[in-house]
Amino acid sequence: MTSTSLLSEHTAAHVAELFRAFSDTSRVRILSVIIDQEMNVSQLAELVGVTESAVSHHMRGLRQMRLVKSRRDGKEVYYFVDDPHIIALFRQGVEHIKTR
Amino acid sequence: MTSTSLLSEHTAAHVAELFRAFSDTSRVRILSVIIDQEMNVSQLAELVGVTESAVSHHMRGLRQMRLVKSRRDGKEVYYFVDDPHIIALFRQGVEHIKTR
DNA sequence: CAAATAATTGAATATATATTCAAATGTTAT
DNA sequence: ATAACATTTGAATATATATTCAATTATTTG
Repeated sequence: MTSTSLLSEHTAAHVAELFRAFSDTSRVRILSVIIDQEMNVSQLAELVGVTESAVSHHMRGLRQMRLVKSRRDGKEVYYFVDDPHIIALFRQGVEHIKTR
Repeated sequence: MTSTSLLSEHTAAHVAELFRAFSDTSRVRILSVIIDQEMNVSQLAELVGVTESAVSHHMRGLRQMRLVKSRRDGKEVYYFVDDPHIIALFRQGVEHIKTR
Protein backbone atom coordinates (compact mmCIF):
# COMPACT_ATOMS: atom_id res chain seq x y z
CA MET A 1 0.00 0.00 0.00
CA THR A 2 1.66 3.15 -1.18
CA SER A 3 1.10 6.21 0.92
CA THR A 4 1.39 9.13 -1.43
CA SER A 5 1.46 12.62 0.16
CA LEU A 6 2.90 15.43 -1.95
CA LEU A 7 4.39 13.96 -5.08
CA SER A 8 7.39 15.68 -6.62
CA GLU A 9 6.86 17.72 -9.75
CA HIS A 10 8.72 14.99 -11.61
CA THR A 11 6.71 12.04 -10.37
CA ALA A 12 3.43 13.91 -10.66
CA ALA A 13 4.24 14.77 -14.27
CA HIS A 14 4.71 11.10 -15.07
CA VAL A 15 1.55 10.07 -13.27
CA ALA A 16 -0.38 12.76 -15.15
CA GLU A 17 1.12 11.57 -18.41
CA LEU A 18 -0.04 8.02 -17.69
CA PHE A 19 -3.61 9.07 -16.97
CA ARG A 20 -3.56 11.40 -19.96
CA ALA A 21 -3.05 8.35 -22.16
CA PHE A 22 -6.53 7.24 -21.09
CA SER A 23 -8.11 10.67 -21.28
CA ASP A 24 -9.40 10.64 -24.83
CA THR A 25 -12.62 9.00 -26.00
CA SER A 26 -11.09 7.42 -29.10
CA ARG A 27 -8.15 6.01 -27.18
CA VAL A 28 -10.44 4.62 -24.51
CA ARG A 29 -12.49 2.84 -27.15
CA ILE A 30 -9.36 1.53 -28.86
CA LEU A 31 -7.98 0.26 -25.58
CA SER A 32 -11.26 -1.33 -24.57
CA VAL A 33 -11.01 -3.46 -27.68
CA ILE A 34 -7.34 -4.41 -27.75
CA ILE A 35 -7.36 -5.37 -24.10
CA ASP A 36 -9.55 -8.29 -25.07
CA GLN A 37 -8.00 -9.16 -28.40
CA GLU A 38 -5.36 -7.80 -30.71
CA MET A 39 -6.63 -5.74 -33.62
CA ASN A 40 -5.07 -4.07 -36.62
CA VAL A 41 -5.26 -0.41 -37.58
CA SER A 42 -8.00 -0.73 -40.21
CA GLN A 43 -10.18 -2.75 -37.90
CA LEU A 44 -9.73 -0.22 -35.12
CA ALA A 45 -10.48 2.67 -37.46
CA GLU A 46 -13.69 1.00 -38.55
CA LEU A 47 -14.77 0.02 -35.04
CA VAL A 48 -14.05 3.37 -33.46
CA GLY A 49 -15.11 5.47 -36.42
CA VAL A 50 -12.02 7.54 -37.11
CA THR A 51 -9.49 7.52 -39.92
CA GLU A 52 -6.64 5.04 -40.00
CA SER A 53 -4.29 7.98 -39.70
CA ALA A 54 -5.89 9.04 -36.44
CA VAL A 55 -5.61 5.51 -35.08
CA SER A 56 -1.97 5.37 -36.08
CA HIS A 57 -1.23 8.66 -34.35
CA HIS A 58 -2.87 7.39 -31.18
CA MET A 59 -0.99 4.11 -31.33
CA ARG A 60 2.33 5.84 -31.68
CA GLY A 61 1.74 7.68 -28.43
CA LEU A 62 0.54 4.60 -26.61
CA ARG A 63 3.45 2.57 -27.95
CA GLN A 64 6.00 5.18 -26.91
CA MET A 65 4.57 4.99 -23.41
CA ARG A 66 4.80 1.22 -23.59
CA LEU A 67 1.09 0.85 -22.87
CA VAL A 68 0.54 -1.19 -25.99
CA LYS A 69 2.66 -3.54 -28.05
CA SER A 70 2.51 -4.30 -31.73
CA ARG A 71 3.37 -7.06 -34.11
CA ARG A 72 3.38 -6.98 -37.85
CA ASP A 73 1.71 -9.71 -39.84
CA GLY A 74 2.28 -9.06 -43.51
CA LYS A 75 0.85 -5.70 -44.41
CA GLU A 76 -1.06 -5.40 -41.19
CA VAL A 77 0.10 -4.21 -37.80
CA TYR A 78 -1.68 -5.67 -34.83
CA TYR A 79 -1.84 -3.86 -31.52
CA PHE A 80 -2.48 -5.38 -28.13
CA VAL A 81 -2.10 -4.76 -24.40
CA ASP A 82 -0.30 -7.30 -22.29
CA ASP A 83 0.63 -5.46 -19.09
CA PRO A 84 -1.72 -6.71 -16.37
CA HIS A 85 -1.22 -3.55 -14.30
CA ILE A 86 -2.31 -1.39 -17.19
CA ILE A 87 -5.29 -3.61 -17.87
CA ALA A 88 -6.29 -3.46 -14.21
CA LEU A 89 -5.94 0.32 -14.10
CA PHE A 90 -8.03 0.76 -17.21
CA ARG A 91 -10.73 -1.63 -16.02
CA GLN A 92 -10.90 0.09 -12.67
CA GLY A 93 -11.69 3.35 -14.45
CA VAL A 94 -14.38 1.70 -16.55
CA GLU A 95 -15.76 0.04 -13.45
CA HIS A 96 -16.05 3.33 -11.63
CA ILE A 97 -18.09 4.80 -14.47
CA LYS A 98 -20.33 1.80 -14.94
CA THR A 99 -21.22 1.53 -11.25
CA ARG A 100 -21.86 5.21 -10.79
CA MET B 1 -14.25 -8.78 -13.27
CA THR B 2 -15.59 -6.52 -15.96
CA SER B 3 -14.97 -7.66 -19.48
CA THR B 4 -14.85 -4.50 -21.54
CA SER B 5 -14.72 -4.96 -25.35
CA LEU B 6 -15.80 -2.01 -27.44
CA LEU B 7 -17.20 0.65 -25.16
CA SER B 8 -19.96 2.89 -26.50
CA GLU B 9 -19.08 6.43 -27.44
CA HIS B 10 -21.03 7.53 -24.40
CA THR B 11 -19.34 5.29 -21.84
CA ALA B 12 -15.91 5.87 -23.35
CA ALA B 13 -16.43 9.61 -23.10
CA HIS B 14 -17.15 9.31 -19.40
CA VAL B 15 -14.19 7.03 -18.80
CA ALA B 16 -11.95 9.46 -20.66
CA GLU B 17 -13.34 12.32 -18.60
CA LEU B 18 -12.52 10.47 -15.39
CA PHE B 19 -8.93 9.81 -16.40
CA ARG B 20 -8.61 13.37 -17.69
CA ALA B 21 -9.24 14.57 -14.17
CA PHE B 22 -5.93 12.93 -13.23
CA SER B 23 -4.06 14.03 -16.33
CA ASP B 24 -2.57 17.29 -15.12
CA THR B 25 0.56 17.65 -13.02
CA SER B 26 -0.91 20.23 -10.66
CA ARG B 27 -4.07 18.21 -10.08
CA VAL B 28 -2.04 15.08 -9.45
CA ARG B 29 -0.02 16.89 -6.82
CA ILE B 30 -3.13 18.35 -5.24
CA LEU B 31 -4.80 14.97 -5.13
CA SER B 32 -1.72 13.27 -3.74
CA VAL B 33 -1.97 15.59 -0.76
CA ILE B 34 -5.69 15.68 -0.07
CA ILE B 35 -5.96 11.91 -0.28
CA ASP B 36 -3.97 11.77 2.92
CA GLN B 37 -5.39 14.78 4.69
CA GLU B 38 -7.78 17.61 3.95
CA MET B 39 -6.19 20.90 2.96
CA ASN B 40 -7.43 24.39 2.23
CA VAL B 41 -6.89 26.38 -0.94
CA SER B 42 -4.04 28.56 0.32
CA GLN B 43 -2.17 25.58 1.67
CA LEU B 44 -2.55 23.75 -1.62
CA ALA B 45 -1.44 26.78 -3.60
CA GLU B 46 1.68 27.06 -1.46
CA LEU B 47 2.47 23.34 -1.55
CA VAL B 48 1.96 22.91 -5.27
CA GLY B 49 3.36 26.29 -6.29
CA VAL B 50 0.49 27.80 -8.23
CA THR B 51 -1.88 30.67 -7.49
CA GLU B 52 -4.92 30.21 -5.30
CA SER B 53 -7.01 31.00 -8.33
CA ALA B 54 -5.52 28.09 -10.24
CA VAL B 55 -6.17 25.75 -7.32
CA SER B 56 -9.74 26.98 -7.10
CA HIS B 57 -10.30 26.38 -10.81
CA HIS B 58 -8.97 22.84 -10.47
CA MET B 59 -11.10 22.16 -7.43
CA ARG B 60 -14.23 23.29 -9.16
CA GLY B 61 -13.69 20.71 -11.89
CA LEU B 62 -12.87 17.95 -9.44
CA ARG B 63 -15.85 18.84 -7.27
CA GLN B 64 -18.21 18.84 -10.23
CA MET B 65 -17.02 15.36 -11.05
CA ARG B 66 -17.55 14.40 -7.42
CA LEU B 67 -13.93 13.30 -7.07
CA VAL B 68 -13.37 15.61 -4.13
CA LYS B 69 -15.55 17.02 -1.42
CA SER B 70 -15.26 20.28 0.46
CA ARG B 71 -16.22 21.75 3.76
CA ARG B 72 -15.99 25.33 4.83
CA ASP B 73 -14.46 26.27 8.17
CA GLY B 74 -14.80 30.00 8.61
CA LYS B 75 -13.03 31.75 5.77
CA GLU B 76 -11.28 28.62 4.64
CA VAL B 77 -12.52 25.86 2.39
CA TYR B 78 -11.02 22.46 2.97
CA TYR B 79 -10.90 19.85 0.25
CA PHE B 80 -10.59 16.12 0.68
CA VAL B 81 -11.12 12.80 -1.07
CA ASP B 82 -13.25 10.17 0.57
CA ASP B 83 -14.21 7.76 -2.20
CA PRO B 84 -12.12 4.61 -1.73
CA HIS B 85 -12.48 3.65 -5.39
CA ILE B 86 -11.06 6.97 -6.49
CA ILE B 87 -8.24 6.69 -3.99
CA ALA B 88 -7.44 3.18 -5.19
CA LEU B 89 -7.49 4.25 -8.83
CA PHE B 90 -5.18 7.16 -8.17
CA ARG B 91 -2.76 5.10 -6.10
CA GLN B 92 -2.64 2.42 -8.74
CA GLY B 93 -1.50 5.02 -11.27
CA VAL B 94 1.16 6.31 -8.90
CA GLU B 95 2.23 2.76 -8.18
CA HIS B 96 2.68 2.01 -11.85
CA ILE B 97 4.97 4.99 -12.26
CA LYS B 98 6.99 4.33 -9.13
CA THR B 99 7.65 0.69 -9.93
CA ARG B 100 8.54 1.31 -13.55
C1' DC C 1 -20.13 49.12 9.13
C1' DA C 2 -15.25 48.85 7.72
C1' DA C 3 -11.12 46.27 7.20
C1' DA C 4 -8.77 42.07 6.47
C1' DT C 5 -8.36 37.54 4.75
C1' DA C 6 -9.85 33.45 1.84
C1' DA C 7 -11.89 31.78 -2.01
C1' DT C 8 -14.28 32.12 -6.35
C1' DT C 9 -15.28 33.83 -10.87
C1' DG C 10 -14.64 35.48 -15.58
C1' DA C 11 -11.82 37.11 -19.21
C1' DA C 12 -7.64 36.78 -21.68
C1' DT C 13 -3.87 34.19 -23.31
C1' DA C 14 -0.74 30.77 -24.29
C1' DT C 15 -0.01 25.98 -24.96
C1' DA C 16 -1.40 21.28 -25.89
C1' DT C 17 -4.13 18.06 -28.36
C1' DA C 18 -7.00 15.45 -31.68
C1' DT C 19 -8.10 15.20 -36.15
C1' DT C 20 -7.85 15.26 -41.12
C1' DC C 21 -5.59 15.40 -45.58
C1' DA C 22 -1.89 14.38 -48.63
C1' DA C 23 2.26 12.25 -49.32
C1' DA C 24 5.55 8.66 -48.15
C1' DT C 25 6.87 4.06 -46.63
C1' DG C 26 6.43 -0.89 -46.13
C1' DT C 27 4.67 -5.39 -47.66
C1' DT C 28 2.76 -8.82 -50.68
C1' DA C 29 1.37 -10.74 -55.01
C1' DT C 30 1.19 -10.66 -60.02
C1' DA D 1 9.01 -3.91 -61.60
C1' DT D 2 4.23 -2.57 -60.97
C1' DA D 3 0.04 -2.61 -58.66
C1' DA D 4 -2.65 -2.87 -54.61
C1' DC D 5 -3.26 -2.44 -49.90
C1' DA D 6 -1.94 -1.13 -44.98
C1' DT D 7 0.28 1.85 -42.17
C1' DT D 8 2.93 5.80 -40.95
C1' DT D 9 4.35 10.52 -41.12
C1' DG D 10 4.17 15.55 -41.27
C1' DA D 11 1.75 19.74 -41.84
C1' DA D 12 -2.29 22.37 -41.03
C1' DT D 13 -6.14 23.45 -38.30
C1' DA D 14 -9.49 23.62 -34.95
C1' DT D 15 -10.61 22.83 -30.26
C1' DA D 16 -9.56 22.17 -25.42
C1' DT D 17 -6.97 23.30 -21.39
C1' DA D 18 -4.13 25.42 -17.72
C1' DT D 19 -2.80 29.51 -16.01
C1' DT D 20 -2.74 34.25 -14.53
C1' DC D 21 -4.71 38.72 -13.45
C1' DA D 22 -8.32 41.62 -11.84
C1' DA D 23 -12.60 41.98 -9.88
C1' DT D 24 -16.10 39.93 -6.89
C1' DT D 25 -18.10 37.29 -3.12
C1' DA D 26 -17.96 35.25 1.50
C1' DT D 27 -16.59 35.25 6.22
C1' DT D 28 -14.72 36.92 10.42
C1' DT D 29 -13.16 40.45 13.54
C1' DG D 30 -12.38 45.29 15.20
